[in-house]
Amino acid sequence: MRSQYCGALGTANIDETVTLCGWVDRRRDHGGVIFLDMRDRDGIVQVVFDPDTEEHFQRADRVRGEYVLKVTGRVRARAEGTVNPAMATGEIEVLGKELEILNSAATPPFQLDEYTAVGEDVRLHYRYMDLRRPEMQEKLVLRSRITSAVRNFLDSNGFLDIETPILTRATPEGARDYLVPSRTHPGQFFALPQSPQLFKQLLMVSGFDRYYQIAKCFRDEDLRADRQPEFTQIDIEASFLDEAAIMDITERMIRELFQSVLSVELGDFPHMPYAEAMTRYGSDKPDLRIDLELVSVDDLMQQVDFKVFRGPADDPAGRVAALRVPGGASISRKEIDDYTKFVSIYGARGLAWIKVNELAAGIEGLQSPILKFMPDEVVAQMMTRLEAQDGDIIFFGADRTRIVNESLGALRVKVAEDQGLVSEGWAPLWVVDFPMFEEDSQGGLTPLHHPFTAPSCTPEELAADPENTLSRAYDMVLNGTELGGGSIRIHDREMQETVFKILGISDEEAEEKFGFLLKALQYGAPPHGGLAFGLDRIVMLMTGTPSIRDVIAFPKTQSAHCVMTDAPGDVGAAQLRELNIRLRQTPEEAAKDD
RNA sequence: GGACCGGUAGUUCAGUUGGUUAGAAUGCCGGCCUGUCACGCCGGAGGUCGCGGGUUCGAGUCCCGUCCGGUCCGCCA
Repeated sequence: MRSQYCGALGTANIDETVTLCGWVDRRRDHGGVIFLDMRDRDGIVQVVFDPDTEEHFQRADRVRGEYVLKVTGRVRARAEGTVNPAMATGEIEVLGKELEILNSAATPPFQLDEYTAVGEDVRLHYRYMDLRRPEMQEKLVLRSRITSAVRNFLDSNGFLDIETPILTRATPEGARDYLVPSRTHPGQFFALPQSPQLFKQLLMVSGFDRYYQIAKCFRDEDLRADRQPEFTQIDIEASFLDEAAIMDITERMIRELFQSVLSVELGDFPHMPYAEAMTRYGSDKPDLRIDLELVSVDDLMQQVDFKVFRGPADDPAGRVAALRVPGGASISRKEIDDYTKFVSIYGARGLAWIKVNELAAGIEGLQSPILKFMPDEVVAQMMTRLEAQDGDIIFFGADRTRIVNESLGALRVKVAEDQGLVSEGWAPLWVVDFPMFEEDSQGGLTPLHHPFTAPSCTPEELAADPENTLSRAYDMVLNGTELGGGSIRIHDREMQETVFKILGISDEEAEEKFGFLLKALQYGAPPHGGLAFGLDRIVMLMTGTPSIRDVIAFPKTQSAHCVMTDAPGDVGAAQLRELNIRLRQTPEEAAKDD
């Protein structure tokens, strides 16, 4: 139908007769001459109709925004003074000879131009219109280029693309499952996979050696700006590679991805132990573009009788840390109040601070509500340790270690954003040496990663001191976002059983839920490991988009609802009967009950 | 489960201590216009102020509830 895309036209095409297909981006009717900006996925070009071609001119007069047209015409250079430098195709235009209206269009529900920020619910309701906007097209085009580059890399490195089931078994641990009722097994349910984790391990047992899949995953948990109930992982697994080799190959993949798609050179990724990341940045995914660090001052504050906030004195498991923000002395009292409110989200009971106005003036040069609780020499030591400079503000957190890390870690990022302290560019790193387990709310242990992660020791050593055992896991972090994480897996039945035992999973329960895995480990499971990248987050970072919904064609709202199709929806009684399902209440009754 | 922000023409928004007929821009419709490019000019249509209740002589505005959208905490092995 068409000879080329609108955006592909340029001075090289002058005097060619071309046929274009696309949408009317904008129409400018000057009475005797009509300009139609035609848009397709490649770009926009101006088409001119004048009364010389009367039949087609009449048609152009009837055309409205978003009509679908097929236009044949001659490319010509624009006359001097009518060149539009703001337009990629602005040096030329198409003199329309023939115009066929392939389809008309109702008035769009919102303007597709870039000048109005349309509410997201409206955009999602008419997503097919929203996606016509060049801005959205660019994001999905980039997403396609990313998956293509990833496939190229993995294909050429010997990885095999193998599909794993979407209908699988529920795993009560971890995230909530999406369930699918079975018609052929009345009363039983499939679950949609939260990840292909166990299947890819079994593919290693099968000897495929290197596997990958761009896999849809499903988690029935509450949504966030970077979380959707269905999302995509670049799932990778390999046998006979240790963690260094897996990190090396996946780091190369990401490096080449950034090279080929963004022409960005990421360089070598530094490695940072988990404990160091928590201590220095209060986060297991530190944003290294921010040159601020948490500094432990427990020892200095130990001598202080805290009236303003709790510290290690009354909580040995606690931490007192300081965050020095250069130039922060100009932060207003109201902003500090806002920051105090901000850290309270993370459970912090207050936010102490010292403004450093003039160091040379000693205590007199400082301003703070907590100075009166601190001996002068402690203040002086504090200033030295923090390398304080005139114009700084220092924030303090004192509480249980987790709260201090989370609140000051989040504050570090927020203050940096507010004060313009986030440097441009890319800061990748590996976080390594994770603990195997962390304490859960009931005082038991839960895996920091997942229960198939190998520890860095023998089963006996693991059983003896699980709390202090490190795992062979690793996370790739970029600009404060976890791009992906993985580990060397357990390939030994005894080790796997030991981990289940530590997690409080009985032999029977382990057999029932993971029997197929335990069995497979007995039949020659090779040492193996892998990693899964969050594709959506990679696309978000590479497109500079803060919302995951902008990199997914048809996303769901925060309540996991599709406003376009109105999914999820009711199903008929017959369908339910066939699945042997009876609702305890009709939706109307349930609504009344609430 | 919780905290906070928002919901007024198709769209983006304004709307004073509660007070006459709820405005603007843009889009849309009609007319004019042969070089515009977010074209311009003239005219016109367009409102369940999310929904329900309450206070009041009177509610877009105040109160209660609820629904929807968003950001975050919990949750996401």
